[in-house]
Amino acid sequence: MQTLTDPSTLEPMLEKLCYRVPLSATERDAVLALPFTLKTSEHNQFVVRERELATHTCLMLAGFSIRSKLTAFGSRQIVAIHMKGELVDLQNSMLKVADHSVQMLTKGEVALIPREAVSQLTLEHPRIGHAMWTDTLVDGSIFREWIMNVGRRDARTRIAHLLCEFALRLKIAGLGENKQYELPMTQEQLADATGLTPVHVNRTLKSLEADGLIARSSPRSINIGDWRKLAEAGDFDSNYLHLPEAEPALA
Amino acid sequence: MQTLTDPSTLEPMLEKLCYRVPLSATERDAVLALPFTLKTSEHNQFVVRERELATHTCLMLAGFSIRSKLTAFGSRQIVAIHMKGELVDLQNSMLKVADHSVQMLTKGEVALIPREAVSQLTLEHPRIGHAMWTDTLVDGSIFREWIMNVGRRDARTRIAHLLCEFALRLKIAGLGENKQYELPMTQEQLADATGLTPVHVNRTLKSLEADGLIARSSPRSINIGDWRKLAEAGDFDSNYLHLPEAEPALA
DNA sequence: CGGGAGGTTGACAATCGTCAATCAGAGTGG
DNA sequence: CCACTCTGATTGACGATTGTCAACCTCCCG
Repeated sequence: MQTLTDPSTLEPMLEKLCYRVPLSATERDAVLALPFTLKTSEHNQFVVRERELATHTCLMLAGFSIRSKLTAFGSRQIVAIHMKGELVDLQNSMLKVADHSVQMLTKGEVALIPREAVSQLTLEHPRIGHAMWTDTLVDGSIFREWIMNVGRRDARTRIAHLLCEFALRLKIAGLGENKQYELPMTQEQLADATGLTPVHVNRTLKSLEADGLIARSSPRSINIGDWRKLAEAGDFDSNYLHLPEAEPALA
Repeated sequence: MQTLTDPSTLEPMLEKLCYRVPLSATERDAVLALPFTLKTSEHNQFVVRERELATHTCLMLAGFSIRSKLTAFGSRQIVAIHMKGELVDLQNSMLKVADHSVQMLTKGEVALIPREAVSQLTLEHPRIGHAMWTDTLVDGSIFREWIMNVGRRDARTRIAHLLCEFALRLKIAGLGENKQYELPMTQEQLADATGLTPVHVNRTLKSLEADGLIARSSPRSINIGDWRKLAEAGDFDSNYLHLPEAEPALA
C-alpha cells in the first residue's frame, strides 16, 4: 500500500470543509496535497478499534460507517453514522488513543491520512484548522441531539428522527435528492443507534408504515410518504445540523 | 459593564488549555490578553438560550452550569455539566446560532469573551487553535459517553456513572480531593441528565445508598464509600475523559 | 408562622425488553 | 435447478424496568 497525493481524491473532504468556512485557493490546494493511503474496506471491517492507538484520520470516499462504543456488559451503542466526505476519525486520531470503534456498514473506499500531516496542515494554515474545528463543533451538535434522542424521546420518535436525519444528510452529501433511499443498516444496528432492541425497532417501523409516514418496498428501502408528517413525528428540526442556508425540508 | 483584560482572571482557562497541549510563553500571554466582561450569574439564570445569536464565549470562573435542549413536547435533556475553567459556550458561539441553552446551576462568576476575539486568537496563534480544537474533541468524547449512558445503561448504572464522572472532574478542576462532594443539582436535574424521571432517580439513589455504594448526610451530599465498587456499578472507565496521565481512581 | 421548593414514598400503568418461533431472501454447492 | 444454510426480518406471549399520579414530608426563607 503506497502513499498517494492525487489531489482529485480528497475533493469530498474539501467540499465539506468549504461548506461552512470558505477557503482560499492556496488553502484548498494545501488540503488536496495531503498525503494519504487509499483503502477498500469490506462490509463489517473495523477501521479503528476502541483503545487502539490511532495513527491515521479516515476520510470516507464511498460507503457508510458507524462509530460505536461497548458497555462492560457487552451491549453496543452506535454514536454516529458516517458517509461520503466525512472525516470519520478525527476524534480518535487527534486524541491519540481511540475511545470508540469505527466499523464499515457497507463495503466502501476510505483515504487514510497520517495524523501528523493533518496536525501540521492546521498549524501552517490556521484557517483550515478553523474549518476543521468548525466541523468538529458540528459533530458535537449532532452528538447532543443524539443524547436528547435516546434520553428524552420514545421509540417512535427516535426512529422517525433518525430516518429524517439520514435522509437530509444523504441529500447534503449528494447521495440522493428524493425522499426514497436505501438504509444501509440492519434493524439490530438501528436498535443500537436508538437505544432500543431489534424487536422493538421492527414494531416501530411497522407502526410508522401502518400510519403511512413511510413505505418500504423491501425492509430497508425507506420511502418517505409525507416529509412534514415524518419530521413532526420525529421531532426533527434541522437546526442542529448547522446547514449554511435554509435547507430545512426535502419536500 | 466594561471590557477588562486583567490577565489573572483567565488563568483557569489557560490551565485547561495547557492541560493537553503545552503552550509557549508568548501563546500563554496571548490567551490571558483576551478581552472579556466579568459577570456574576444568579442561580438558574440563562447564559444563552436555544436559537439565540451567540456573540460571546462563556468561561466559567466559579459555580456550575448545564447545557440543555428541549423536545417539542417540552421535556428537557441536559447534555453537559460545566464547572470552573471550562469554556461553556464555544460550541454555540463558533456556530453563531445556539442549538441549545446554557443555564446556571448555582450562582457563579463567568467571563464573557467576544466570539471574534477567540476566532482572531486562533488564527494568529495556530497552536492555541489546536489546543481549543483538542478541548472540543474531548467534549465530543464526553458527549459520546453520555449517548451510551442514556442509550444502553439501566437507571442504576446511569446514576452511578454520573456520580463518578462528577467526582473525577471536580478533582481535576481542583474543586475537591476526596470522595465527598456536594452535588449542585436537584433530583429533577439529575433526571434530565440521565433520561429518567425524578421519582426514579430518587429510588435509584436510595438503592445505591442501601447497598453502601454511597452515603448521603443530606440529599445532595454525596459520599463515595467505595470508589471501586461505585465505578464498577457505573461501568465507569475514565478513558473517555482523555486525561493526560493515569488518573483513573480517587481511592 | 406560612409558603414553597425539593425530596420521599406507594400504588398502579405502560412502554419497552426478553424469549422464542417462524418467515423471507441471498448465496452456495451438488 | 434445487436443497441447504445463514442472516436478517417478523410476530406473539409474557415480563420487568421505568413512568405516572398523588400524597406527604422536610427544610429553608421571608
